[in-house]
Amino acid sequence: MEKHYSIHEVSQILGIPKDTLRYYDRIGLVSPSRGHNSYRRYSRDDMVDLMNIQIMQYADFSLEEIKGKFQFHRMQSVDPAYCQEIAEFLDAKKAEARKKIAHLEKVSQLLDVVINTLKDFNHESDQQLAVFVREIYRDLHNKEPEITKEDCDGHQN
Amino acid sequence: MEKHYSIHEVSQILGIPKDTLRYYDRIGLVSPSRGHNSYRRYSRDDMVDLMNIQIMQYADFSLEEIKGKFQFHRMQSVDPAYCQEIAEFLDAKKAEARKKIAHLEKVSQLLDVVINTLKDFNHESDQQLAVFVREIYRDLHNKEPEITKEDCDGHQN
DNA sequence: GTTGACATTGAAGTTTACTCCAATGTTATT
DNA sequence: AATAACATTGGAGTAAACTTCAATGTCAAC
Repeated sequence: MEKHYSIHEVSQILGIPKDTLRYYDRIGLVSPSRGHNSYRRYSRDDMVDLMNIQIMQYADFSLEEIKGKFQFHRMQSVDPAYCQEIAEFLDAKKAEARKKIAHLEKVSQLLDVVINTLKDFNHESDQQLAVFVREIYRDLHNKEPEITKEDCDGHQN
Repeated sequence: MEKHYSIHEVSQILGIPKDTLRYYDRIGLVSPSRGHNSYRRYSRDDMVDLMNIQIMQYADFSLEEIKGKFQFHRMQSVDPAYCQEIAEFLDAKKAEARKKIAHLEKVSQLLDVVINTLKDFNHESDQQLAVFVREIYRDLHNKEPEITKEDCDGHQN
């Protein structure tokens, strides 16, 4: 006899709002069985699915991606080709994460420089700022800004 | 005689879609003057504003934030109190960026472990994975998962 | 003066992951 | 049987930053 959980219990245990659980059911992500009434009855497997979803969301997967790529948990056998495909997908995801990190590092540094410039304005920080802004422009569309721009942060007075 | 730019030129030079420029105008972010016809004429200052917006968007500011906090570029004098306020705001932004980086670092590591587990399954990688998942759960709601869960990534067969 | 390529506007649509609502059904308790 | 506290459903609303559309106006060239 497998234990089943009500929507209320699942919500409590996993910290997922009931409306969200119903939403997941509606989009076919996790569709539990129903009781003699029409109440949802979540199996242990459903719980595991939901936990996997939480982890994958933490790892920045969209629900679409989760739905598409990760239905293999109820597979009978492990297909090596499919595993390969998944591995590649995860690799791409990781590269994406790395790119975002690099971006955020630059943002963090930029903010630092701006904060310094704001705290006490001097040539050094201003110079640094200009360098940074130029670099960001390169990131933005692989070309330098066209019009003169001795000022990109509000200190023109 | 200041040079003015048409919406087409601005779009070309800064790489911002024309519709987006119209949108910015509508929400009062950058509202250029108009010609004898009703065509938009972007001044050099408008261009600088737009470039600042690009930089701020790169730095993860919402348009709302940009609109609210960064209207000081046409200020006459520099108010030190206001500067202070901005500096604090930027500090918060930076802290946010740092938090996101920490998160993404964990994601990157998690993906690494999953990829390894997928490539060749062994006890070591599985163990590692379990540890990771537990850590993520702690992040997620400061408590461990309640039901047994020897499997959080799809290798249960 | 007509064609084509621009410009204008208000309004509606897109995306993602929920979140809320109202009407109604079910269960447990009094 | 009435009431409270659950559950169900379809459908609509939310957020942000655009994007698309349709109807119309303007301008340069032929």
